[in-house]
Amino acid sequence: MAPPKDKPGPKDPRPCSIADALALVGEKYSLLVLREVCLGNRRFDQLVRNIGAPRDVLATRLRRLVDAGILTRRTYSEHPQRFEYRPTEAGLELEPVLMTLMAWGDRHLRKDDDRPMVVEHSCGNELVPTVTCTACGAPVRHEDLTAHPQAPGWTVTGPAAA
Amino acid sequence: MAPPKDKPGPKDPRPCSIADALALVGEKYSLLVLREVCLGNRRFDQLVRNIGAPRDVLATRLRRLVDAGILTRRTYSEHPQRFEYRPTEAGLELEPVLMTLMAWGDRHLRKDDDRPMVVEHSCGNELVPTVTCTACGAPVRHEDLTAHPQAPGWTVTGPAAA
DNA sequence: CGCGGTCAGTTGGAAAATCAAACCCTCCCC
DNA sequence: GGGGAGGGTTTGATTTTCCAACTGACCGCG
Repeated sequence: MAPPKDKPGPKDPRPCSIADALALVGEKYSLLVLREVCLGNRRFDQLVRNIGAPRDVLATRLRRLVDAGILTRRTYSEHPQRFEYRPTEAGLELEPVLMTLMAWGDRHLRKDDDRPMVVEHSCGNELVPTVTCTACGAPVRHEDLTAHPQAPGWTVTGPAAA
Repeated sequence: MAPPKDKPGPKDPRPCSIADALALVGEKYSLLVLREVCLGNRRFDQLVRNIGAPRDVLATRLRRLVDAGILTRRTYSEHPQRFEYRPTEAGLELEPVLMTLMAWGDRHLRKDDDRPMVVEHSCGNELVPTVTCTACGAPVRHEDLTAHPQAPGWTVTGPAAA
């Protein structure tokens, strides 16, 4: 019974895959969980220590990430029951997000060279990730982008843009 | 007076630029704010509507992002005082994170072709972002990465890795 | 002039999430 | 049988979030 509106009202935020993705992995600690499992740390106590999250919150996040298909929970020992968490394919495909965030942090949050972690690429060099356009290979710069919302009523530069 | 430890304890999470970056932009709505200002929507009410955030929370986030140097707050009208928010250089450099997240969401959260937003690159094609190694140009795949923590006591695959 | 609307927030109070510490249970090792 | 490790859950206090209402400066309309 939702009457179609011209202008989206207060209760219908912009439909958007960024928002949808963040609904899954945007809660506190979720991306840090992913960082750890991508680093190969798969166990609950390890995660608690390395992330610094409260145990109960971490347990909640892990359930959510498993439900979302980003992590798997595998038994690595019955008697006593013990589990490990690993990234799924979908989880691994979030690693670029982590690398991009890390690069940003390295660049803007520490001018000097105290990078707390260096990632090596198989080509032999330190990984400095760039986001590029798959079609033309050029690095993605803001000025080169034009957004086209697919749903009606949504603008990208309000009618009152300066 | 922090005694140096071999194994990091419960109260010293892994030092990491991912965590540092998320401390700034990882709170709920922060990246959506950035999405909107990158789209050219600069005003408070516009942000409230398009993001769907409570006004008070949004006000808090905006202050934080401005303090962090990710957004600027510019007066666009005295009498009545009115402000607009724009991304700084640092803010714009987070756009690749957004694009990467969006691509992931498009791929994993909607198998069919109902992408809610399409971004066009200046090369004329739809933007499909890839994260590549700046040195060799190859797309970043998990298997090609090796992490080297720079602080002592931190491992990347716990001693009990399977 | 008075009425309604836009804009950029602030305020107040209830509901939900976070946090830290303690607890539980099952094993293993000595 | 005492002390770990491991993987959580429980409890209760503290923070955040959320929502609706309110403010205060203006504008346009009749």
